Amino acid sequence: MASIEDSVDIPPNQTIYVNNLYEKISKKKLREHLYSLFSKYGQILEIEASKSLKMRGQAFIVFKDITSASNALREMNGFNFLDRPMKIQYSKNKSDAVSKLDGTYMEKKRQREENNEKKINIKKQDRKVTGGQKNKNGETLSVGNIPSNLQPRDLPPNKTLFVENLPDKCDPMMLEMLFSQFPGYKEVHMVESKKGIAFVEFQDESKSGLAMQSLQHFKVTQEKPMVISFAKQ
DNA sequence: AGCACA
Repeated sequence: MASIEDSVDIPPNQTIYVNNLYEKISKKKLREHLYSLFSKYGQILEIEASKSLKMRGQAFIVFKDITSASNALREMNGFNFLDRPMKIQYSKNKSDAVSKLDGTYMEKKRQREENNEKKINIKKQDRKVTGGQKNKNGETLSVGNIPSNLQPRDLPPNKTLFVENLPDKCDPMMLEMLFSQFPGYKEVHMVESKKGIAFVEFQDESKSGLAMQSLQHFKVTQEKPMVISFAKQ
């Protein structure tokens, strides 16, 4: 039996999912209507609608912030639009429009999974080098003998990791592929002006700690092992 | 009813 509120278990999202919409109007018209109904709740980044078999009668309205989405949901759920009460829930997924803004956007979901598998294999090779006695050049890299520039900072556990010694070409996508394979991964932050460093957030400090141990001194490129510490504060 | 974005 359908519960009174199916939306209860979906966490707030800046995108709302609208359905039970009238299906016999053009996508363009639908988006225009929705825009005029919803723009009063805040800035709309995008309205996504499709007339495909699966997607007709539904739309995704992407707001700039969650508060706008929440107000829109509360006030407009059940609103009679073109003779039908619209049903509104938070979207189950993060919209690409917002991922693009926060730097976590990736071309394709599937591509991400494939890449993750490759990275795991690369990781296994590389980690042995750091943990063992020699690297490929025959230099000694024993654990107690790490060059000071590769020494992680000694800071108390934190759910956010501070990653440094990254190559300049390293971008958020690469880091996401690497870190998102660990449980509790949330997001990567990079600052354009500060090359070579990144912050990676996890659910809590045990999750971040695990990722740190696993990826410590992982080489994104042949000569640059990343150095991972807990972030300050 | 149906949760996408190339």
